[in-house]
Amino acid sequence: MRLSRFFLPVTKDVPSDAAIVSHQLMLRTGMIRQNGAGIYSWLPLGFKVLKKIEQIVREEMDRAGAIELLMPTLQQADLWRESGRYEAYGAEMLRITDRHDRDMLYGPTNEEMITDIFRQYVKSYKALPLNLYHQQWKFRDEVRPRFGVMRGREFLMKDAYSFDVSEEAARISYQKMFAAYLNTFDRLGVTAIPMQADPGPIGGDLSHEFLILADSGESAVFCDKAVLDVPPPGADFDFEDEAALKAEMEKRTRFYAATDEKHDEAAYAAVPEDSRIEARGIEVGHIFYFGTKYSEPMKADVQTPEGKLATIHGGSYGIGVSRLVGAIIEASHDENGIVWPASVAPFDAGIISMKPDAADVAAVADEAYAKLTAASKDPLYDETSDRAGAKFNRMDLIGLPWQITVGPRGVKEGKVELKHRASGEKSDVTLDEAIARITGA
RNA sequence: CGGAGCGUGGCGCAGCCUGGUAGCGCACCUGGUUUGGGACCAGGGGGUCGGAGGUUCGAAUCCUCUCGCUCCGACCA
Repeated sequence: MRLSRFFLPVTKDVPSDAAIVSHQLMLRTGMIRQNGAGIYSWLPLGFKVLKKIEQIVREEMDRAGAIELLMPTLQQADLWRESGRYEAYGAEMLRITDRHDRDMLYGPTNEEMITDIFRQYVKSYKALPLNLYHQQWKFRDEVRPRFGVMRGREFLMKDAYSFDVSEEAARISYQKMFAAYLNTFDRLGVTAIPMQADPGPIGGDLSHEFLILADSGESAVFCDKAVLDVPPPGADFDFEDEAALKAEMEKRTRFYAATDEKHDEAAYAAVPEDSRIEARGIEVGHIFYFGTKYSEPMKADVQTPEGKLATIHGGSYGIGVSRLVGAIIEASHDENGIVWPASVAPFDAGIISMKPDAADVAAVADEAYAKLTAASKDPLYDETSDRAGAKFNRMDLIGLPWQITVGPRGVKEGKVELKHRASGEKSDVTLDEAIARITGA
């Protein structure tokens, strides 16, 4: 993309009502535009990041055996009356009436709707286990939205729902999601720590929140730092290996990790003193097993091999996709701006043409753009007539992993300057070397 | 929902107390000089001051109502 043709409204001034750094940076880089309390437009730069996160989440869910579909944002109230949550949910649920005076709602989550779809079609244990997910906008009418996309009212969430014939089988579905989440967050370039969460009405140990450590986090967290060093399951992890699934959970849950709500001073005291971490965290995922909470009232059951009816055991698994955009920035920025993990960066590299109206400089910069594009990379080509400082600062601000600077000085020697944003390391190399570094060739 | 505050060009703000027909910085447009870490000079475009009502000869400024937004707390994926 040529910067002069892109829509990138960066600003120097920080909007006064942005309290945390990710919100400030998202506004300054023109990623989002606020349209109302907790409601945002995703401008091109922000939308690119959102789509990248969405795609990684999709790939990891698919790898774990979940199947994608798409449910609507608007739902019928009757469905929620069946589960009893229409009354129970409270003011956070945005209730709408259509022209026929029918009660509707903007979905805050989709357990009822997915259960309705499931019971409509699935009648046999043979179809299980089944895990269906979608990535769809949700609306929760928060009392006080804040921190930009970190606590918006409208937000993009990946929510998956598992269906199993028994609690034992549901446990395996749960473990698959647990492992898939670790891989997902790893690929997103962040470390998310699983923490025992409030188990809800069913009880047991099958509820975990995944938190990214960041100073602006809304939850206080206490953990054994050893949990941070456990590697993710990895790309070649076998999701059908039940022993491995169980092991992935146990590898982490044997270390202490809890939010303030579940914090146990006595258990924490047993953690070696130099291994204790007291920090703040941002919740980016939440998984839980809820048994027959929805299948019972909504009569979602299947026939067993014995020909009997069994009420299915369910679980649901959320990832805050839009929240992650802010959370990743909270976890990865410096005084000059955002430092995107390569996997979610809006562009793979920036090309700065120091003198776009000098033919020799333009030729090399054009070549850099063509070669990166040919190598299936997505570069942002700054061929504007802005001054050098403005270009450098802007490129640092938006935080692309690599910068290639093409100027008259280097061009004479057949060199360009390659800068790695995260380390700040700069080197004068030939264009082909720079391309090779960026493409990892 | 309790407490506090704010709405004035795209963004950041001043003006309001002590009414007299809107100003600064950034951004934007034009010309010139510049050009390796947010240049300078000159000229220029754009706002009727969140909305409605009222007081007044006259309202961004005073009064009433209303809408919106933010912060602290409580709550919460």
